[in-house]
Amino acid sequence: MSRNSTTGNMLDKAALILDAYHPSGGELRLSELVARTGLSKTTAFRLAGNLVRLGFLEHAGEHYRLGNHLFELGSLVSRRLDLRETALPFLQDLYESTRQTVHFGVRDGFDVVYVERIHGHDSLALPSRIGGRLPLSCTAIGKALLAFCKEETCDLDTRELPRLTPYSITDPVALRTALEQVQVSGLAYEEQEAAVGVSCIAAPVFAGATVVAALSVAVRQQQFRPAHLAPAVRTAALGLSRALRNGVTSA
Amino acid sequence: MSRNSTTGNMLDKAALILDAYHPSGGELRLSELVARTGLSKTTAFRLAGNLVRLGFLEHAGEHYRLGNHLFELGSLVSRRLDLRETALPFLQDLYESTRQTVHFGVRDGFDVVYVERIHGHDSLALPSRIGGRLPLSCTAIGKALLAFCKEETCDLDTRELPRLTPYSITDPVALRTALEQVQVSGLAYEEQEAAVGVSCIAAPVFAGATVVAALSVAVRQQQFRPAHLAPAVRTAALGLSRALRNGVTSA
DNA sequence: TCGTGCTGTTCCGTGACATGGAACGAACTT
DNA sequence: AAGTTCGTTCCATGTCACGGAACAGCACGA
Repeated sequence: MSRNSTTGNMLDKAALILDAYHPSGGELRLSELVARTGLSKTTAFRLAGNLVRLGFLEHAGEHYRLGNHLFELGSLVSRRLDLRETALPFLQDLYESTRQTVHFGVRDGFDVVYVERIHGHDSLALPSRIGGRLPLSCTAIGKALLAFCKEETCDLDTRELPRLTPYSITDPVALRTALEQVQVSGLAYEEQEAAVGVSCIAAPVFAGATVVAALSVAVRQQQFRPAHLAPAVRTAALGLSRALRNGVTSA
Repeated sequence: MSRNSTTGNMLDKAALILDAYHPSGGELRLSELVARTGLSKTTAFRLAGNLVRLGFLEHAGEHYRLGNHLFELGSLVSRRLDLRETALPFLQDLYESTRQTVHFGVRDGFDVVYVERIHGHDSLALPSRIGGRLPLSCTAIGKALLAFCKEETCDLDTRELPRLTPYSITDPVALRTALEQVQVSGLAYEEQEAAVGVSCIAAPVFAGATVVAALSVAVRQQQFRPAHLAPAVRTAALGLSRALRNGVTSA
């Protein structure tokens, strides 16, 4: 018996293998899978074989990589699908009027998950990535989502606020007052709180009365002119919110 | 014993559940899952519970939907990740210069899988979708991929060519000659072969000497002016190919 | 107020099958 | 040649996934 606390069933082990890829993509050898998952060599081998057969993994020579099927399934996640489709034109508008990196994300737990991210040739060195997640408190999008979440699912005071840069807000009261300013202005700001040298301005996106997402523009700190960006961000968010209200919002 | 030919193991059944969502996303009730998968009610219930616990499924009231975790994993599929990131700026350029729907796809088997698709407010009614797949023979991107696949993994003659519209090419020899024209011109065309009223022009993207993807522009049939679009498509593809050659191609 | 049909859920005995240790072959370093 | 470390195969053991049956909640209509 490997002293793994809860050994779990076959599915759990398969998920362990898939989650071994979290760090930064790439490819993994069988032995690396064994090391990261704690599974026995035999089990990892058999499970990986099964995952390959199902298309969740691909077996390239000595290496395993995440498979096509995952990409296809991931693209079907319903809320994301509809949201992205209707949001894209507005994000394009925003990009064209600012020519800066544009983000679009939704909330999941106490993170923002990025659904879309468009940029030109001069992409910033950002920790954000489509499908990636960052703490709500460290991003403009996160603040926009937090400030307008009606239900009090925001027990911020009980949580330890993470720190990504020296500028990250870690004091709950400081965050509270920042959120109040977001509520009155309808815009959320973030200055080097997620990555040094990068600042953001974000606006919430509503479907009816509830926030479902937020969009933002990220620029280099030295070029950060909120007054220049604010109108474009606001109009994009409003336009998208209107489209969502009129559109066929199934759920 | 359910007369299911190969009963399969637990993983297969989990994959059955996930694949039940293929058609057009949305949400499914437990009974619908049972109907689509052929699993017993008990098994489906237990597996769905496991999948929910792992984040592959979400349980919203009476319904199950594909979960966040799938989206995140799908975004990690390595080749897609790098490819999309470097391709995006060039796709943006292409969109801005044409203001038409831009597609970006890779090959998988005898389908093209769409990695990116950007458009403005006037989106066409297209069967393409990010993460979705269409037959190679019915799309401009597919022809571009086929024409330059060096290895003879293209046993076109043995395959039945699918038909999406009355204009789809179903004759292997007709396809052959079309592909030869693609090889000499470096551009692939498609007129209403995937969707009535829509035509495309595509160009292959190379990493070194092998095609890795293709990009295209889709326009309404009545506006289809290949000569207008060709230069933009070609330059985008060449620029991206150059970026891929220079870029940090890990694998 | 009962039926009747549909749901989603729990329980449990049984046996198929996932499991991990051991052994094997290959490739590579010492 | 002896030592790695890798991927792969084999097999006896016992766990755990299985599905039938029974239960529970709900919406019907009689």
